[in-house]
Amino acid sequence: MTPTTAPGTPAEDWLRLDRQICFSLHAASRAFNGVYRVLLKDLGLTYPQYLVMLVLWEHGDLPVKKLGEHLRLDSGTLSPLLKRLEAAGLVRRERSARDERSVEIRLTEDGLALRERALRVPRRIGSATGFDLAEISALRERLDQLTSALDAAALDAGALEDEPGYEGPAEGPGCR
Amino acid sequence: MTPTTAPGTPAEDWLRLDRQICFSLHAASRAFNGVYRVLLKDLGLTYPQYLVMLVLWEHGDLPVKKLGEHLRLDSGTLSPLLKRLEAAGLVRRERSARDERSVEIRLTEDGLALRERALRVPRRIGSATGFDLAEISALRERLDQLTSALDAAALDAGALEDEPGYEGPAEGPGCR
DNA sequence: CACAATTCAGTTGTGCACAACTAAATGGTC
DNA sequence: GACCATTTAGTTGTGCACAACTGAATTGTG
Repeated sequence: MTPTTAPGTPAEDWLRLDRQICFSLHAASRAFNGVYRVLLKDLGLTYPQYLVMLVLWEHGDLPVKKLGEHLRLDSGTLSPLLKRLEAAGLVRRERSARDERSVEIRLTEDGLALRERALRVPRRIGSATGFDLAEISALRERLDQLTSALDAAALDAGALEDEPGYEGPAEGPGCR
Repeated sequence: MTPTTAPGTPAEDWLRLDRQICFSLHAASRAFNGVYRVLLKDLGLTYPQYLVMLVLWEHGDLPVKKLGEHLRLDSGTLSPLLKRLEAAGLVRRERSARDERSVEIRLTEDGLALRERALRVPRRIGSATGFDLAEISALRERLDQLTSALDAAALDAGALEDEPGYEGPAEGPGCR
């Protein structure tokens, strides 16, 4: 099923290949999300809310800004999400006294206590993937590498223009 | 930075590991999305709309049902998306004469013509990843494998309960 | 034929991602 | 102290994902 590559792959076939790749990533992301959704229903958390709680459990109270840096999310996503976490009684949002622009996110007792119940989640996730730790780590590194490359390319708009030197991935002998 | 695993990793550390893994996948998915967003702005398509067009270009006209099977998306997602593609003049939605329940999605001339402009996208994506084809293929297979495992686990609710035999990924010698 | 179950698309409601914007607070410079 | 650029959250609007539901068309069964 792996699309083997003839050196002279026509441009049309790249569309099919592209389909394979982006489908895979898109589908994997949603499948992962789906499993977390099932596991987190117990805890009353969505997947992104769980990500926020993981950061807070690990780093303690943080301003929205720092939270966003850890998660690569902006206030447009975090503000309403944090309000929902507050409504659920898991965090408090308090204006910083020193800097009134900043809002400190603090775990409540309930929020801290939830951590105990969350401890069971990672093992179940690991089980659901069917991967062992080495495989998961390898995949993670791969994904981080991909993310870095993509982020760099997105920032540098020129990198997304046609590169004369780039013949498509591995299209000819001696490529890369 | 790879979290090496001592056999007796405490449950707390799994949360950190879990954080690593799900962040990576989440972030990679969004980074990918972001690059496509930049590239597709020219074509006037969002990333999911591009996925729909890829399927139509490859398979020709399809009913919504078939489209959803290819993309693993349901009508709740596809119906509004297809209306937007229709508003953009790229597809037509026509009730099937043979089965009035079914809606056939047909490419318009504009929709078909857009394919020519889309041919440049995959190469730019490949370039942006910095991966060669072999690496991309390997990653794709990995992700498909992951998706299958996760889908299976999500369907079989029992698979997400605690498994006595599952000690966490690769936690001991002779594990899996 | 009648009727129940199924199939299919669409709608509604919730939540997330992100771009673009607003508004308040802060810090630096004159 | 007055002014301006920057920082920080929040808001608004668009689009996607998905669960739950509706309603029409079809199919199977008696």
